[in-house]
Amino acid sequence: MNRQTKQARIDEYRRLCREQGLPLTEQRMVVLDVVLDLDDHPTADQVLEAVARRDPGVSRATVYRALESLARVGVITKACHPGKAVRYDSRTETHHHLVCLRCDEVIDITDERLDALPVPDTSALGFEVSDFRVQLRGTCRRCRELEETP
Amino acid sequence: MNRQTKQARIDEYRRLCREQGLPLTEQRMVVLDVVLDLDDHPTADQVLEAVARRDPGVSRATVYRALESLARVGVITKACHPGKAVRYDSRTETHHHLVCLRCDEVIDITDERLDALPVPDTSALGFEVSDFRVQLRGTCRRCRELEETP
DNA sequence: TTAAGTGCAAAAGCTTTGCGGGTAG
DNA sequence: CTACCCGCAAAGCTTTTGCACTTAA
Repeated sequence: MNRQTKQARIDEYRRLCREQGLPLTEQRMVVLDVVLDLDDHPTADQVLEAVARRDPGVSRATVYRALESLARVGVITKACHPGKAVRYDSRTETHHHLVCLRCDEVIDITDERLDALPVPDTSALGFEVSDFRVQLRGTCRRCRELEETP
Repeated sequence: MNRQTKQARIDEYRRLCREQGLPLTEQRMVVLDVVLDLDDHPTADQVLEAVARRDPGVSRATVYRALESLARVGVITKACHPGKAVRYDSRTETHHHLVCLRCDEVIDITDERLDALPVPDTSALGFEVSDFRVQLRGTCRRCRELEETP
């Protein structure tokens, strides 16, 4: 993520904390900073690894709690994926995903026509929609090549 | 799932096994049968629980392996979700999801206008699309009520 | 001051694997 | 016969939790 966008996001986080009366800790700032630099869809453990390179003092539990907290206030989001470990996403604006059902990889795509899809009314279900993603499910290049040459 | 659709799916599985030379075991048939009866998005453990009620002899490892195998041949699919345990979905036809980012629940919806969305060409990326889902992300009724009354 | 966050270590939850034996085709 | 599958038990990976201590506001 570029320097400017990143700074804007960090400022947004400061604002959200102030608004909600949440203390802004050094550790959470490191976690946020690291996640904004990772532009794929890291697991908590991958974030921990990157955090550890910058500041080995931050504990595993803190990284897990920080990610949950950052997602809760909305400065990052959780990615939807077919795998077994939670994945986080620093991109909060509308975009879409290619999802490999073999290796669980998630690849970002942008497509204006997908952005324009008609969002159904879900108010009758009591469900409040904040956002949407289109997931194109299938098989990525690597997994296809692996299957073709057994 | 109604009796007829279910039988068709079981027949489809028999056919796929025959085509691919895979042995068709009693245990996998039980797992498939059970998953087709569950119309939400069960975790492997929830499937195991249901399998155990029908046949306590089937082991945990077998359920995990069977689910993976059933998904691989395509008679069931993996659901994309924000949580930490793999979820399976007996619905293989096009449909869409409400995803609660608080409790990770996935609710099925159908919507013809979403079904008709323009699928982008991903061949340049080497990605083969087999399927798509729209995920409407947000907060479900229960979680909203919990937040409003703290 | 006080509500919230942190580190640690242990527990809990989810999934895979190695292996000896069994079975469908 | 020969892949492939099964059950078991152990290991491995991922996440949460209780508690004593610290810190932002």
